Amino acid sequence: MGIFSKTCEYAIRSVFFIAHRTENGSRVGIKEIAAGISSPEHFLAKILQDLSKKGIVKSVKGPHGGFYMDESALQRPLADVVEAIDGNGLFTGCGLGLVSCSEHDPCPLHSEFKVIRESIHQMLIKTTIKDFNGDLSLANTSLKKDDFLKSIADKNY
Amino acid sequence: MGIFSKTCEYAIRSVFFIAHRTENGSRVGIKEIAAGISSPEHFLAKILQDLSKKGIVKSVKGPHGGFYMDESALQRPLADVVEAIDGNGLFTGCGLGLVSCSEHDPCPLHSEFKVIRESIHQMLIKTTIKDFNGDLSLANTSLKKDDFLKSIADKNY
DNA sequence: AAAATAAAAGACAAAAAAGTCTTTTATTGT
DNA sequence: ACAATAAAAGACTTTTTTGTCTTTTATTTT
Repeated sequence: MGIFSKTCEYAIRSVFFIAHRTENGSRVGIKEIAAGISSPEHFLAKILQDLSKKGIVKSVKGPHGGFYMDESALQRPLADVVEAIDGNGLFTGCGLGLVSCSEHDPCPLHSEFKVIRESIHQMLIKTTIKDFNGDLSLANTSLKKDDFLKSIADKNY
Repeated sequence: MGIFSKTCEYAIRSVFFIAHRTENGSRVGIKEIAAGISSPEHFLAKILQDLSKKGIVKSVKGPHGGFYMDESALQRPLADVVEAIDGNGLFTGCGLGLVSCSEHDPCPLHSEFKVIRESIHQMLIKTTIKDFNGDLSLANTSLKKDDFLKSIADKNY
């Protein structure tokens, strides 16, 4: 298991994809997004419905409809996406899952985790979705799950 | 969801508990451990079987049996416990779950995550299980899930 | 208005994680 | 040798996460 849930990974990847793909004011359909980020189409649809309800992505139905992001959404921090899907347990919870853990009654790892939780939170707060559009345009970053030949070559190098 | 799986949280808490409780060479039974860290007894038993197979805890059956830790186990880093249960996905995987993500073909968050993954790994490597015995003796740290009165008082302060 | 399109919504299914209960095996004390 | 004890092992259930499939609703084009 990684840091985020699978659902959250799809959410982040799809948001990057939509942001990049609709910079010019166009829209992109669920099929293209799912293919572009290697995610199951209908599962992703659910995720985008959530993100849509929370205003992180916009959508329009019907012909030439699809998903897009407006300027204000582009400027939102990545933390908003993570919080919309995984909640804030990653930033606020105790590393050992203790409800009673607090500054006054700390678990053994309390201070160690505080540093890490805060660095994760800060990173996600200070990076906006828009920040990555440049990277993606340069095409030296990828959002697809695996391009085996490429991947194998990279790992061996 | 926190950083670790629930299973891993129980594992860490139980290891701290056993280490502290058997400093003097005695043994501690599963019932007492489960009560001490607020975990389901039989579920914890499975976890301890795993940890036992990997040499992180020792056990003896029969009367006056139970779990304990020897000196070499006490000196092992916390990373060993985490890796035994959750694997190394937390330290090595891509933050966005991309198989193809690598130094050469990085995902958008690659460098940001590298910093975080490494800080988590370093923290878990440099802290040994033994390190926390002192804290626990001082009784200003807790391994129990919730002591409601205490917890409520703490949060409001 | 009708047909076509595409997201929204809802009902399931499969897999993984978390938790429970029972039986077996090893050890110890009598 | 026998009874008692406690971990090991196995079978099972529940819950959560992840994934699939179908129907409905809204929008656009003709």
